[in-house]
Amino acid sequence: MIRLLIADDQALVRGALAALLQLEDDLEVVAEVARGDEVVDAARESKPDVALLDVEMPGIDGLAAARLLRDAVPTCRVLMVTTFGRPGYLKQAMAAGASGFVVKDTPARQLADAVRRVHSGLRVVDPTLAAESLTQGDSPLTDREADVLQAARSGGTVAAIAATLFLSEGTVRNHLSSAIGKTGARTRAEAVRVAVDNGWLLPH
Amino acid sequence: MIRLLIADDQALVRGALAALLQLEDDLEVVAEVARGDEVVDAARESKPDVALLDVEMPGIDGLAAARLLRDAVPTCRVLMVTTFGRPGYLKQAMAAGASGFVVKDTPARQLADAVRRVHSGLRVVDPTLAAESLTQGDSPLTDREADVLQAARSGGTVAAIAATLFLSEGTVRNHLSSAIGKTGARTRAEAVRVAVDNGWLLPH
DNA sequence: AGCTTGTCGTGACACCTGTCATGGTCACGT
DNA sequence: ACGTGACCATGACAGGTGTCACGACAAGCT
Repeated sequence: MIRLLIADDQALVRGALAALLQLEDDLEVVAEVARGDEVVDAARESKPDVALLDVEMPGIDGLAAARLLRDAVPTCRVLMVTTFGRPGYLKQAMAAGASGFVVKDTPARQLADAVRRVHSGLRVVDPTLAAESLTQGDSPLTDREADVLQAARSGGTVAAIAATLFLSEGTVRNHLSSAIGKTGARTRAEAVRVAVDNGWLLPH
Repeated sequence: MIRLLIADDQALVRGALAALLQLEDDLEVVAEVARGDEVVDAARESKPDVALLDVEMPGIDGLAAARLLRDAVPTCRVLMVTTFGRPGYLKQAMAAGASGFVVKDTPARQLADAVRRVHSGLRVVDPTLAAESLTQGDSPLTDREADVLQAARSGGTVAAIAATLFLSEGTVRNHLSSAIGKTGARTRAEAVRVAVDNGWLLPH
C-alpha cells in the first residue's frame, strides 16, 4: 500500500485527484492540503510514501515545499504535478529534490504509474518537457537580473523597482537592459513574458 | 440520470473530475473533450443534459464554446468551471448563456449539487465572485481600448501595436493613455495587469 | 437640430526608457 | 597575483512613452 499526500490549492482538483487515485488498489490517500506551508506538517503527521505537489500554491510554492519536505521527511519522495510545463520549473524541481515531474495534461492512467515508479525509487519526467529543458539550457539571467525582472512584473516604473529593491535607478536600468538583451526581447514587458514562459522567474 | 459533458484541456483534471462525478448515483459522464472547438460536435452526438466547461482551452475558449453550444444544443445547460475567479468572466459567461459559474477552488461536494441545480433550471453562481462582480461593475474600457490593451499584452512597442491594428501610432498612444487612466495604472504594463485581473480582456 | 460619446488623427512637450561608456568593489578559480 | 565575472553606480544620449490640446467624423439620444 503506497501512502499519498496531495497538495493542490484548487479544492475541486485536489478532491478529484484523490478520488481518482483512491480507485487504485495499491494507493491510499492519507493527507490532503491546500497550501504549500501545510505540506511539511501534514507529512510529519501522516508519514506518506509519496507527495504530489502542485507548483503554484498559496503560502509557499511547491518548489520550496519540496525542499523543506526533503529535509523534514527524507523517506517521502516528491512528485511534482503542475499545470504549466515551464522547462525551468523542471530544473528547479529536480534541484529541490523532487523525484518526478509531470504536467496535468498527461493521460490519467499514467499518473498512477508515475506514483508507483517514484515510490520504487525511479525518476519520472515528462518526456517532451525533458527535451525542451535540454535544448534550452539554464536560465541566462543572473540572480539580480531575475530579481529586477520579477519586480518589473507588476508593471511599475523604474523608480518603483529601484525603491523596492533598494537600488539606484541607473542600476535597475542596467539590469533590465541586460535582461532584455539576453531574452532577445525589445521591451521590459516582453522580457518578462519570455522569462515567465521559460520558467526563469519564480512562480507567482 | 443526468448526462454530463466535461471539457477541460488538462487531461488529469478532466479524468479526475469525471471519476469524481461518476461516483454519484444520479450522474453519468457521457463525453469528455480537451478542446473548445470539440464541444459542439461532442454535444450533438452524446446529447448531454449539462456541460461543464473550462474557460481556458485551446481552439476556442469556454465562453465562445458556451455561445455556440447554446445555439446548437439548446437543451443542454452550461456550467462554467474555471480556475481563475475573474469577475469579468462571470459576466461574459452569463451573457454567453451559461447557467452557472463556479471556481475550481470550491469544495468537491458542492460540484455535484451545482450540477443538479443547473439541471433543474436554477442558476448557480459562486457567492464571493457574485459580490465582487456587483461592487466592481462592468468594464470601463471601450471596445477599441480593450483591443489596444490586448495587443499590448505581448509587450511590443507602440509601433508594433499600431501595425497589427492598422492604426496610427498617435491613436494607439491615445487609446493606451485613456485605458491607463481608467484602470488607475501608471504604465501600460500595469494597465494590462489590472484589466486581465478583472477579466476585462479575453482569456489567452 | 443640438448634444454626447466613441473613434481616429495630428502635433507638441515633458518625462521615462533602453543603451552605452566608464569605473569601482567583491568573490571566485587559476 | 591575476583574470574573470557578477554587482553597483554615475552620467549622457537617442528614442520611446504618456499626456494634452485640438480637430473631424459617425452614431445614438433628447
